[in-house]
Amino acid sequence: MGRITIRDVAQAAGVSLGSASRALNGGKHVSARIARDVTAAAEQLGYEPDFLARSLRTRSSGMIGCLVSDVANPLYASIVQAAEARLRDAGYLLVVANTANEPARERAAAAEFRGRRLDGVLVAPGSDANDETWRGLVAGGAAVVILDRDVPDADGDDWPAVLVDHRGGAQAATRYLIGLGHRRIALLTPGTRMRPGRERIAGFQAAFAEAGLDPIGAIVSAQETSMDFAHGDALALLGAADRPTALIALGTRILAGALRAARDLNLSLPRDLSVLSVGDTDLAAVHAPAITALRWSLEDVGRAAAELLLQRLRGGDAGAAARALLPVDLVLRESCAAPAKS
Amino acid sequence: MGRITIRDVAQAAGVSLGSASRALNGGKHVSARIARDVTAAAEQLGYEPDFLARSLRTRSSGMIGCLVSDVANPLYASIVQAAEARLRDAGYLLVVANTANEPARERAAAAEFRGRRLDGVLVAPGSDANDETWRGLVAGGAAVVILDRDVPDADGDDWPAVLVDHRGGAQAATRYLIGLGHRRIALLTPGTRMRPGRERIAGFQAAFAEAGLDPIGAIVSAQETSMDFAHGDALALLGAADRPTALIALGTRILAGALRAARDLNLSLPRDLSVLSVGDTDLAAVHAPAITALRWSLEDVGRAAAELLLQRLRGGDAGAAARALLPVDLVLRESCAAPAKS
DNA sequence: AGAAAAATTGGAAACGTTTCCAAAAATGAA
DNA sequence: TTCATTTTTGGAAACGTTTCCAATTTTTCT
Repeated sequence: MGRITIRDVAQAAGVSLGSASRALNGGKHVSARIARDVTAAAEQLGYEPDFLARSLRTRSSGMIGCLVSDVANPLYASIVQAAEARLRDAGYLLVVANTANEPARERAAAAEFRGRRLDGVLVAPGSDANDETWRGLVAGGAAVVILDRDVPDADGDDWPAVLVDHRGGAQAATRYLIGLGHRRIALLTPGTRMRPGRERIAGFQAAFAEAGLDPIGAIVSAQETSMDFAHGDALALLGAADRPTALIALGTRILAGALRAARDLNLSLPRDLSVLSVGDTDLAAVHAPAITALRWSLEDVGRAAAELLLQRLRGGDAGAAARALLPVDLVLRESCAAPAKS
Repeated sequence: MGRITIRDVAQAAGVSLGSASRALNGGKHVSARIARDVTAAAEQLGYEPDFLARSLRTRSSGMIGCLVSDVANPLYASIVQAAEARLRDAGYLLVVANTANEPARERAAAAEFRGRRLDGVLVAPGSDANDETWRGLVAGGAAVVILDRDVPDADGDDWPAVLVDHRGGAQAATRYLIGLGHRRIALLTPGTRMRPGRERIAGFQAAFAEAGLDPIGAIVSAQETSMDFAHGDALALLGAADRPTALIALGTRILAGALRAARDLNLSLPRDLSVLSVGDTDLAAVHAPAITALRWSLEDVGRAAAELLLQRLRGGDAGAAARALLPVDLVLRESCAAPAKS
């Protein structure tokens, strides 16, 4: 004997197929007696509904996709974790796909998601240029929420998105360093074109501008990816005669490279060099001295994204594009101080 | 007009529904002419098959589940990442679910997976005791591969599993420290009951035994989770008169606590204390001095698990349980040295 | 060339649900 | 009590595929 279907349940309860379905779905239009009999029969037979059949009929798979460059990146891992928790509570399954920031893989994944009729997609695009892909996803009936990117909107409609206030954070961090007396500050960041990097640079420069300082002191050292930052780059930067007195480094990898370079050059923190981490990683918290850092809640990003998506799924496609802007905090620790008098 | 179905394609190509399906599935029993016409029509109409309908008919969803305590744990994140890559190549989608190591959530997720007809599941059980859950998954027709756990086998059949040689690794690490002259070595590890922890303790003690040393020197400090290790524990351990001269610490969190404690007590590494990390984290690599560590490839775990699963999916359920045992390497760095003469 | 075998084809059933529709039953009003 | 209205019910259609079966065509062999 095969699997228990709703047909078996209906038969056992002595009612029609349709009634059994209605009873099980808790819907209206069912008498108390039938509801009781059917649930009892289902219980007794150990009936488990088949989601695939249901999905086919209802044209909704009950699944949400998550499209990021790399789930192993702690940044995205935490977002995925939080989003999964929220979506699971709402009865959705989360499927993940890595894009390695390649538009071709983004397109392929989007096509697959469409074919599988995913109800919604959380996506952190790897480039600004790929927006027809997401548009296609929406055309296929999926709700799309963008994770911390600015996706251009062709027809004037904003994409629902969860954004982090990197600009405000970077500005606050830079302001803090300027307040300590630093005049030559370097910002080491990957990705100058896309949102997080671009916003950070903007905030960094805005802090210089608001202090009325010479922008010459605002040294932006940018690379495509954090992989591209070599240990040697940091050495060169810190070894120069007019080296910066403070450093803002993004992420574990760049921060680690910078710290190693400082060590190689016998620069003691925070006396000879102030260091500030963008992103509060294990390394920043545990390093001696502990690194002052910009922190924002990845869990909040995941949660907010899930919430936005659910809201969109429930409310139909009506309603204007909702966006959330999450705050960035400056966590003061031991790695920043006034620069040595020269 | 709605979505393009295979019916439309058949009509456009002037063939029957069945022939169109056969042509598109590249199967036999199709003439060259029809194959050509149908693919052309499909191309021209932009036909995209509906996976849900196909799944319903073929009784296979083309999806693999991944059941771990927490995707945000870098350990699992990397595994998920690698597994996803391999499975995606094979045409499968990966869905993730976090269990927080709670049996109830494991059961719930397994039930959902069964209802959704997932073809296979990668699972890192949170306890040994929950094996009927996985048995139920298999009964539901899913292939199951265990990630680095020993799941008891009731009826003598081994579970397919990808295992990491934690015992060998711990033994090699301990042997190395003993070789340097250490006689009092502490192992700080969470989870004494389950596989990784249990195996590590076994390897640790085996190294003492093979050296013919008094097991008194083998100090096992275990807690339920790495959260439970307080900074104070490490302080107490290292502050005692007969403190260990070497420390093996598992994971970023415990390692960080131990390092902080060492710093608080003004113990300089490696002169006053040798430290060895189980797991090669960012922190271990970047710390000054760099921490000698046990390393194994998480990517290999993910890849091997995916491979095992695919093999099982393709080959039907025939074939004995396959298991992979992955090696652990000792990465020598600067944090270990001979103990100071006392 | 004719028969037997093999390959191809169209039509229909099946997968397990939900939902529509019309018929039946129950309820309410007159 | 009778008719109008609402609620419940059973039967069937639909979702979009794949696959079975029988009928037809093509190929192969004698």
